[in-house]
Amino acid sequence: MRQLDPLLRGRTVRDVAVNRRRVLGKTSPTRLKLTLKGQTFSGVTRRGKFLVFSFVRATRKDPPILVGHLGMTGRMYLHPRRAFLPKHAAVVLDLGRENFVFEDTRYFGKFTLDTNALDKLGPEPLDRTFTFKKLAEQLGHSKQPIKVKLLDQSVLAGIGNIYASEALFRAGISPAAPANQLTVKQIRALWNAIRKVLLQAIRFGSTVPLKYESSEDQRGLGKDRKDNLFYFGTAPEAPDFYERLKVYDRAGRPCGVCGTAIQRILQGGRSTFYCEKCQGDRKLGALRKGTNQWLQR
DNA sequence: CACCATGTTCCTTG
DNA sequence: CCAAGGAACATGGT
Repeated sequence: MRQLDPLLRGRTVRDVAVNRRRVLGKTSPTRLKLTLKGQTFSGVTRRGKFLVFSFVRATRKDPPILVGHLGMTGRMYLHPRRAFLPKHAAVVLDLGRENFVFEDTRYFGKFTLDTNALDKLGPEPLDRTFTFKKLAEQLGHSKQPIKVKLLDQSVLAGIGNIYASEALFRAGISPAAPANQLTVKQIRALWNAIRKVLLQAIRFGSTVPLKYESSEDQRGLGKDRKDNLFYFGTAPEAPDFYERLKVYDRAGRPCGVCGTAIQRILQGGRSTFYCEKCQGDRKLGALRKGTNQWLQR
């Protein structure tokens, strides 16, 4: 959002090319073209993991809202119009000198006028109204493992598989702990950890130059241009963030706090990484039942 | 060849 | 009706 907003603000869509229908969801290619052609971007905002593109009000009619999602492999960036398009350019907006490209290798992403998905999202963890009591309320009485719960976008919007593990590590909570058995203290720690992890990630993502349209390897999905937003933050541009991910994808490597080997387990078909000492499974036995007292009055 | 991957949605089972 | 679990989507890296 922060990278795209200044790039798109004020730019006008001259034409629309849809190369992969699938990413449009319920919106037809024709309708996307007809709707977007001639529209001028007024800004980019965000809800959970969805990007929300707004347009300038030019007539009495309400301008459209365009909703984007990067899925696992999506990227959005400006690209010189004369340059080769990437292999998996799902949708391309002609903005004149440049194209706005939605590239998505696996086509799991979305680029659609259908705003339905936004309504199913839970609260924004960084919103002022998101208190730790709200978090307790959202976790409810579910006995699902807390890690699985954190990935549920209707419980809380925006946490993905990486930051679920990271937040639990920082909170010192076992990923296997049933959501309804967290103590008030643990929920407060988790609330803090979630916000800290997300704020740091946003700071990082706002700082690192993405260089998606870099001239050297513009056609090439070269490895180096990929993914410095994730993993170990070794991007030389942001030395402060070296090793900012403490557990994700670090199975077998020593925990930065206690030196114990980081574990990898599967939960709901997805990898979870954690330190069994710092987030001790042992503690699980000590947890009392129904300690989510915010729900018990 | 096997297995893994930053996400969501749909289907089945209980 | 709901919760939980798994497959599907599609491509590429190791």
